[in-house]
Amino acid sequence: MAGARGRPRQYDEDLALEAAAQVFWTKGFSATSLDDLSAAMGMNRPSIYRAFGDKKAIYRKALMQFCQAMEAAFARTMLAEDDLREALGRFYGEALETYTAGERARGCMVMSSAVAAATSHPEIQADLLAIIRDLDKKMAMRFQQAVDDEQLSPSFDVKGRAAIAQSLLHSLSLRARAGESPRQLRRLIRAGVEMLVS
Amino acid sequence: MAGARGRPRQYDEDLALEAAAQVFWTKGFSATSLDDLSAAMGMNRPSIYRAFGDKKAIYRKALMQFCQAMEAAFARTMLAEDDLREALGRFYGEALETYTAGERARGCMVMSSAVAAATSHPEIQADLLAIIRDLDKKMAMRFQQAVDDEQLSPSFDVKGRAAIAQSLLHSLSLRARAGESPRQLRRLIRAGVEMLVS
DNA sequence: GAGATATTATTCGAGATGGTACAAAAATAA
DNA sequence: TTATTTTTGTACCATCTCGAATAATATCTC
Repeated sequence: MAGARGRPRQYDEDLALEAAAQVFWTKGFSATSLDDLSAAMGMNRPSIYRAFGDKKAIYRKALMQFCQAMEAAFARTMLAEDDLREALGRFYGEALETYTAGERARGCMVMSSAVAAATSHPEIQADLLAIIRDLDKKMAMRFQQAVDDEQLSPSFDVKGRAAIAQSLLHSLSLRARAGESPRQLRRLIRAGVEMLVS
Repeated sequence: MAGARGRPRQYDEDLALEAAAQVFWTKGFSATSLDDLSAAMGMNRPSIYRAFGDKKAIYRKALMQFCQAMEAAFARTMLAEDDLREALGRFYGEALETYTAGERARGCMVMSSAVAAATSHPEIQADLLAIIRDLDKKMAMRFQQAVDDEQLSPSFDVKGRAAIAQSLLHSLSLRARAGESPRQLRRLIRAGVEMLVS
């Protein structure tokens, strides 16, 4: 049982994609060569091609994997905490850690790599839009919950503020990649959270 | 008199840079080839190289030219209008027009192209950070003026809100490039302005 | 064991890439 | 004219690009 008829694969699909994501994240889509990927993934080009398809397909799979991690972080922070202010603080705090981790801060993989590629690659643009809309929706649901919990006034503009909450994330990524210090970024988070919940 | 000793140049420096900016803006830094630039600028590669330097130098000059246009727009909207709410509305309105102009919306040249290139090219990262800081400063000065004019409460967090005002711009660019409709973007602007000035 | 199947590794090729050497061209200055 | 200066255009190079064709290898089923 448990098929696996032929020669067993030497790579782990998730690990390989994770390695690919790291490269795309750092260098961007078009600046990443198949040789870069080959080195990072520990697979030679034909194996990669067979396993994941061409460069664009690899990228999109890596992007989706990254988004799943983002969703997990959202659940871990925004959904696990009742107080909205506290929830937002933890959410942005985790984002900040991810965005500034490593030698050079790289921001968010989506905003740092997918945005540039969007005009030339319609599929990536579509992915990008879907990701944005998804977070908008999640944020709005969480804000609505806070309204229902009477943490926010009933006149609170749930959708508008959800979009603005995401704006803060966009800016955080951008500024992190531009080289702003965590200290400055934390200040932005404080001001943003304060404004969002009041 | 009026020197110009040798063979007269057939290109206009500003026009050529403008054309280069268009390509970088659409395709991103690394996806733009010298042949792309050559075609758009109406100059052959050696001429470009002699006139502006290598690809990175061309890009940075085009970026600076774009930023001058942004500064002009800031002056034309934020500084020319007394009422802050009205000023912000006009500023974001102009940004929206720029970001969604043309067949495909391309967002802002800075956020769409410089961000991806920042990690691999320290000079571009430095340019990016300088651009962000400059707008932060300009925004803060304008907000301070509104406080001085008693349009805003003296307890208004000028710097924090200035940074958030720029966040809105970042998000506008991102979302435009992702393909959100002008209608949705205008809604974001309305909610953002409302939040910023209250 | 033999055959089927799935993965890996080697190698190749057609074309694009960034950058440059060098000669031709077009103007001015003497 | 002749010399000088600046820009242009042709041709070129070494390198890298993505993708594919092919061969080798390792496991499972029969």
